[in-house]
Amino acid sequence: MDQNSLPPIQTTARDDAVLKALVSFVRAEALQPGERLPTERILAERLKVSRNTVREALTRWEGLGLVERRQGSGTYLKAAVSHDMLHMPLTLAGGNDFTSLMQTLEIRRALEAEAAALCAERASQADIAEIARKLDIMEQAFRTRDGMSSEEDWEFHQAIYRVSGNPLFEQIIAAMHELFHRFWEHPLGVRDFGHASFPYHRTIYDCIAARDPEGARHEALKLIATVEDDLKRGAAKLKLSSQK
Amino acid sequence: MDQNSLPPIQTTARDDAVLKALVSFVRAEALQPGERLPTERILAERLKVSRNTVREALTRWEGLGLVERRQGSGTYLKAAVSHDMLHMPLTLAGGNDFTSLMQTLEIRRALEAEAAALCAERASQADIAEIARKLDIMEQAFRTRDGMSSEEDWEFHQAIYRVSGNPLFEQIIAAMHELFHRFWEHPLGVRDFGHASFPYHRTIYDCIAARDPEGARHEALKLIATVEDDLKRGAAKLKLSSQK
DNA sequence: GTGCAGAAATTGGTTGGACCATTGGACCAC
DNA sequence: GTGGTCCAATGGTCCAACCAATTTCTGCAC
Repeated sequence: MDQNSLPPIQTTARDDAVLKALVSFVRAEALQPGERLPTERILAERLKVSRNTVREALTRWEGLGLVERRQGSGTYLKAAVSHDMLHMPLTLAGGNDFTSLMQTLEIRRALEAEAAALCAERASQADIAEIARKLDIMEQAFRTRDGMSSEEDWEFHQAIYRVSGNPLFEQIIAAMHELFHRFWEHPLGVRDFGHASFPYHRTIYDCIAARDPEGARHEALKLIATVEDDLKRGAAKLKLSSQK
Repeated sequence: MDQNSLPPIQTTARDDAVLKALVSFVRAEALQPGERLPTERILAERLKVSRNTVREALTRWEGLGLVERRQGSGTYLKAAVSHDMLHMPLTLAGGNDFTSLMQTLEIRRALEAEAAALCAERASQADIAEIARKLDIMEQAFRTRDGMSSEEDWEFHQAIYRVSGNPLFEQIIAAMHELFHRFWEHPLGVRDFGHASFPYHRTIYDCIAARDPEGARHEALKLIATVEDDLKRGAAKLKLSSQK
C-alpha cells in the first residue's frame, strides 16, 4: 500500500486558489513579464476573498521571484507563470570568506562547462548570431574602458545559458553570481580582476560556433580557472596586508 | 560614473526586520528543525508589530520551505536558518514532466561528476572507509531486495558530496533529487528503474579509493547516463500506453 | 485508577475596515 | 521648460473580530 497516493485533502487553501486564478488571468490576458497586474483591492473584490488573503498569495509569489510589488505603483509580473510550475526553493547558508567564494566557483565551474557544451550542441544559427552580438558588445566595452565590465560580461554568459535550453543553468549560476558579487563590492585586492578571463570569451564562442561541445567545455574550464587564480591572488594580498 | 554605487534606499522593510529578529531568536534559543516557534500573536506583541506583518514574514519563510505552519498546532522550524542565507527559488516552468526531469538530470550530471572528482582528490583514509561502508550497505540492500533502494543509494551519494568538502553540492543536488522523486511515486513505467546504475557505484568508489579524479568523473557520468536512459525508456513506454 | 467523550483553550486562517507612505500624473506659477 | 503643489491610486501596516483545526483539560462511567 502506497500511502503517498493519498495526499492529505486541503479543506482550506484560499491563497493557493487565488494563485491558480491569477495564473488563469495572466494566461487569458497574455500578460508579459514587466506588465502590471490588477490591484490587490480589485483582485480581492473579483475573487470574493479578503484583501489580506490576496496579499498572502502575492507574498508567496514575491518570495519566489515571480512578481515584484512597488508601493504606490502596483504589482508587476517578473517571470512567466503557468499551472505546471515546479518550485524548488533552495536556501544556501552563505559565508563571506575566501572559502565560501571558492565553493561557489567550484559549482560554477561544473555548471559553466556543462552549459557551454550543451550550448555548442544545441545552438541554432540565430542563437550563434545572438551570442556573437553579446560578445562584440563585451569586447568593445573592454577596449573602451580597458577592463572587464561586469555587466556586459554577465550578459554574454547569460546568453549561453539560455541557448543551452535548460533554464536551471541560468537560475543556479545567477544565484552563485550574486553570492559572489555580494562580497565583491569593496575593492579588496587585485585591480585587474577578471582581466585574464577576457580572451577565453572569444575562444568559447569560437567553439560554440564550430559546434564543438568538448572544446567549449575546456575553454569554459580555463575561464573559471583564471577567476580562481585572481581570487587566490586577492586572498594572498589581503593576508599579506593584514599581517603588517 | 558608476550608477551601481547608488543603490535604491529601503525605507520600509517591516517583514524583513521581523525575519531578522526571528533568526536571532532561533539562534538565541538554539532551536532545532522540528521544534515549535512562538505563536504569531506572541511574536506580534513582542516585536511590536501587527500580527498581519508577522504573518507576511512567516508566509515568506513557508514559501521557502524554512518553516511549516499547522493550523491549531503551531509553526514549526523545518530547516536551519542564519543571517547570511541566500535564497535561490528555482522554478521549472513550462514543459511536461519528462522535460523537467531531464533538465534536473543535466544539472545533476554536471555536479555529480565534479563532486566525484573533488572527492577523489580530497578524501582521507577515514573518508574512504566511510564511503566503503555506505557502499556495502547499499549493495547488501540491493541483493536482499533484488532492486535499487532509494534510501541507501542516496546515502552513498551524500557521503561523496560531503567528502568533496563543498556543502553546496549536497544542497543543490538534494533539491534536484527531491524534485525527481516527487514525480516518481507512481510506478509509471520501468520496473527495474535504477537497476542499470548499480555497478557504477562500485566503480566510482574504486576510483575514489585509488585517488583517481578523472576516473571518478567518468564513472559518475556513466551512472547518470543510465538514469537518463531509464527515464527515456519510461517516457517512451508512457507515450505508447497513452496512444492506445 | 482507567478510559473515553465532550468541553474549553490554543493556534493558525480569514475577514472587513481603517489609516499610513509612496508613487505618479495633473495642474499651476514662474 | 522647470520646479513646485496637490491629489488620486496603490501597496504596507494596523486592529479587532471571528472561523477552523488541533490540543489539552475535565468529568463522568466503569
